[in-house]
Amino acid sequence: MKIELSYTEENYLKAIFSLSVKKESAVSTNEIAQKLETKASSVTDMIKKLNDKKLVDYKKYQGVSLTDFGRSTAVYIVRNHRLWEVFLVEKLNFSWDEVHDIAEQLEHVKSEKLTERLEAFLDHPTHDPHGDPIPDENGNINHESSEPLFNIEKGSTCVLVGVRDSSSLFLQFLDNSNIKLGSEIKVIHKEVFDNSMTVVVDTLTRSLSSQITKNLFVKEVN
Amino acid sequence: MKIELSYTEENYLKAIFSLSVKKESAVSTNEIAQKLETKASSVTDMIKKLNDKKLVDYKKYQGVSLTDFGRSTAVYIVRNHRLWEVFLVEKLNFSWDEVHDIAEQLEHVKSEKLTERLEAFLDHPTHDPHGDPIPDENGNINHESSEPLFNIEKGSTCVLVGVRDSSSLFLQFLDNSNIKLGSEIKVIHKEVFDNSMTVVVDTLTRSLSSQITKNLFVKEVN
DNA sequence: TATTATTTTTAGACGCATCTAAATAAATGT
DNA sequence: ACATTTATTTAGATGCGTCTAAAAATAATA
Ligand SMILES: [Mn+2]
Ligand SMILES: [Mn+2]
Ligand SMILES: [Mn+2]
Ligand SMILES: [Mn+2]
Repeated sequence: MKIELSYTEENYLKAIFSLSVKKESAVSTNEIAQKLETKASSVTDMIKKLNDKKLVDYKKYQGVSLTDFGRSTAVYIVRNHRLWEVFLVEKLNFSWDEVHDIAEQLEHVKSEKLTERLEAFLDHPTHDPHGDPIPDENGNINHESSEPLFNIEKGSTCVLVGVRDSSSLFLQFLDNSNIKLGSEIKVIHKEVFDNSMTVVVDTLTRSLSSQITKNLFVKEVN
Repeated sequence: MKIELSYTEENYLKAIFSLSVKKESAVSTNEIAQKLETKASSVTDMIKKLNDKKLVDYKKYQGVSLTDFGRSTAVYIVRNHRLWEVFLVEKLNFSWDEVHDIAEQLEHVKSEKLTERLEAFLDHPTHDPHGDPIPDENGNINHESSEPLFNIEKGSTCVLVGVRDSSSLFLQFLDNSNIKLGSEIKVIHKEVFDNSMTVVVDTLTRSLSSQITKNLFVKEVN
């Protein structure tokens, strides 16, 4: 099942996909507008078009959800994005805070063969540099259980397995704090007042705001 | 000197650049239209815009030529294109007839750093898989003397250094004929009737039409 | 040189993706 | 339940890149 999609259509699908992951219900016009930094009226126009192309299900005023077709198209783009991020970090020695914007461009290059060759060249990576799983050629995503550091109880120890914010500023902050994927984090205090957390990483004690702990995804260890 | 160019504007610059290489005079509207498979009226509109942006010099009815700025922009895209072609062949094991269309997409990815890192990763290649020189980071192109096999005299021996047609059909024909960059070609007969040529490549004798010999670029050896 | 043919430009339209402003529907609060 | 706020859609416009048809300029030819 092939179809010619514009760069823009692909970005809408990707946005709807990522907004759908967290929620079960339909995605709202405004959510999409915010994510894509555009206006709600533009979103309405586009989702009508995507609806005509059977990529989304849309009822006026009822929000939008991906069809199976739309979902698999979105996943294919996500696959490209994450493979290119791995390439940039592993082969071209970019740091993890530099690759997202370039991958936003590369993900739209259309060639099935390119994707498969790239994946093989990279030795079939399972995760991108930010800990996000890379969908396989059939669109299956290996969802592993992880939760925001925000949820971890005082006294527990966990391992950082993903970051849910690819902005340079956030990632550079983590670099400067010596926090990386695989780091062991022990929660030693939770401040009720502002929900900040005191943790120990690499023998160093740090205080992390809730904005940060909500974007760090961890697995508990015993 | 930076400027935001659309995909389309870049393709026009590249087309004008490649048409300018052979000729000294200005490039005509129709030539560009033919190269880009579009209409002359569309070309007129676009070259007006490029003229406004100081990328080309344009006088009504007098054709168009690149400014220094336009030329360096075009060369930068050509550099990207050829580096990506090398990547696809050398690293992802594509054959030389598969890479042009993918590189047409990749060449538009905007990141100076990506270009430089890619070049280093590829060990600073000097030529792309079709024998075309790769401009360096300053836009300098190493023009080597070569001429179409068509011009070579009977009895001379030469080496294939470039192909001036990146179509799959042509390149696959060469593959099937065991003709590749570096192949030694000895001219043993030139047919006056249809300008075809009889040559020896790899101990095998072959007849090549003028359409072929005009697209094979060689260097004579003694 | 005058006539014809070709090339190039202009005029006017269209589809895409976007916007602002206005209208309408849905959600919220008293 | 009614009024108000918020979310969503529609109406109408713009810029980009394209097209066809017609006009204008240039080139070719008789
Ligand atoms: Mn990313
Ligand atoms: Mn990522
Ligand atoms: Mn090419
Ligand atoms: Mn090439």
